[in-house]
Amino acid sequence: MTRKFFITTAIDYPNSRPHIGTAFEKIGADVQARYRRMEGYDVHFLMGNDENTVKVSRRAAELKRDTQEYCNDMANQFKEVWRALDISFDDFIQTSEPRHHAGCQKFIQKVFDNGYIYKGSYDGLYCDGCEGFKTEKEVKEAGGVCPDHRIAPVVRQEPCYFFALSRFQDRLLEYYEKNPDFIQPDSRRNEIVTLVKTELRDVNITRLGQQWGIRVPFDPEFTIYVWFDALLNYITAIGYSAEDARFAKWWPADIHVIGKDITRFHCALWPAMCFAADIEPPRSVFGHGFVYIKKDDASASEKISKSLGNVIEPMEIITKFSSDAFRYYFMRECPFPGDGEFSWERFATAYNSELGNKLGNLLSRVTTLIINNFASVLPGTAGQTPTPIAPDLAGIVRQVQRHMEACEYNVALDTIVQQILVPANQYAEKNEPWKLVKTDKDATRLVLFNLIEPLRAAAILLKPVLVRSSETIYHSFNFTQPWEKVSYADVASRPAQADDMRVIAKLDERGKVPPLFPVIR
RNA sequence: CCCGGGGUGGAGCAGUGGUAGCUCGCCAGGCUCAUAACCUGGAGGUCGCAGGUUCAAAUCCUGCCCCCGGAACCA
Repeated sequence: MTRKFFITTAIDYPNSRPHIGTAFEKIGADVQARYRRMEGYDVHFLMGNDENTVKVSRRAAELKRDTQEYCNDMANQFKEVWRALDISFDDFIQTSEPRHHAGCQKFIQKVFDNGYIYKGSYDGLYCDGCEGFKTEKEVKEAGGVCPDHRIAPVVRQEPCYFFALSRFQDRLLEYYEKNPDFIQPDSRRNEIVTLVKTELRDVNITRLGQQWGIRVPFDPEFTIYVWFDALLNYITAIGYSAEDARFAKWWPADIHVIGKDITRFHCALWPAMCFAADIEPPRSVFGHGFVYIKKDDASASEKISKSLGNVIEPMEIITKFSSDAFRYYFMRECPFPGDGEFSWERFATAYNSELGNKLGNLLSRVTTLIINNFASVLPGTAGQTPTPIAPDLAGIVRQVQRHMEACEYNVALDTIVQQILVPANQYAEKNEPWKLVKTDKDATRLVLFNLIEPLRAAAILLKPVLVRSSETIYHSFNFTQPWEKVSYADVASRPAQADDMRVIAKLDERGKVPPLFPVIR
């Protein structure tokens, strides 16, 4: 029986284009989704945009555009970037869609009927320019005024509905206790546990007098506010209250991949909402770190922000290099559970050293030796199995799997490079097939046969990250198993070669395999 | 003040009780099949500080110092 795996990312506000920070999250989730598919899981990978916000309708108004049309346009732009990055999402939800609206209304009605929503009033700092409340922090950071309009906000009281979050304290703590893997990485657990123990307050979940947004079914003057709307995308997308079989198949989510800053909403508010509506809470939440920009000429790294002018468009890296190079850099150099940095200098170093010199160059030297000395075919290797170069291949695969499943991609990649690629280059150096071929062609044949094996292993292990080039490597040879079917288990237990091993890659004008990752100068 | 995370050779990262490891950079050699790539050797760290537990601590405990982050339309 195949196991299902439902994975989601945070939904993004479409009031600006995606940057490398948002891309980091999608890549990390995509690697997990692709890995699980290889491992035989039935995967459903959900992404989307969060459109029911004042900012979005205001932005559309600024551009003199219809809000819905603006949202659709932005959603297309986001999807275009994600596709260029080879993000393999199965569904992309826009929270302005009818399926989301209908599901939200059913959900909030259910929670209301269950008695967890009550009417009260909200005091806050209101800006007339924004026609909305500002957070204390926003106002404080701007020096006591609205950061957008530079005018002092006034204290305003407004009726609203509260969600009785505080009533779920015990159930939440019990859930954390019984599900130690619910909050990931472990380093985020304490923070949430102490938060829930000490600071759990009821939350305002409605807004008054907004045109854009989802109506509260039991009081249509109000719209559903903030997280109570956004979080529900995870269930409305899979048919909550509309397609029961589909919902039952995928829920609960196996992992919500989100930024560390919104861990609390996903680990406290969201499971409480699930309890309140009588559905299961998600199985786990992974709060990843942030990517900071390091200027090539400065020592300090800074937060990505438009005002600092340091936004790097994902498309810039993709078109200059490749989506594989983009994916590899972030997965290799930025620990997913922690924070990372981007600089063009670091990008070039990581790319050249590992992708170009260790992996790409290995493919080049091995294929050239076979092409030049054996006319591309290693005779008599049909029915044979190569002698492994790495002493404990099965152990290495287990290590990589452990790290992949914990979203420790940087460590997984380090293991692949150190345990597979480095030993392969060492093996080549030790056996010197370019010399050996002059005295013992038969022995050379076996050395080269063995040298292809680490390329096969690396291609399979790197498949979730290097979507395209791993396939290029694999299809440079006539391996017996079809690429679409390979799994991590196939790395250590390899079927015998069906036909004589040969290089089947398309050659360039030099008669060689084209460089996989041309070195950056 | 309080809460959370972190401090490992020049830079970036592994490493949760048993001779401190990897990448980049630097120095010296080898090789020449390969994308001027690859391989070998070397310099460079009292693992933030001070105590404690232990036969044994980067790793466990206590205190302190420093950096980052800290609620609500911010990945």
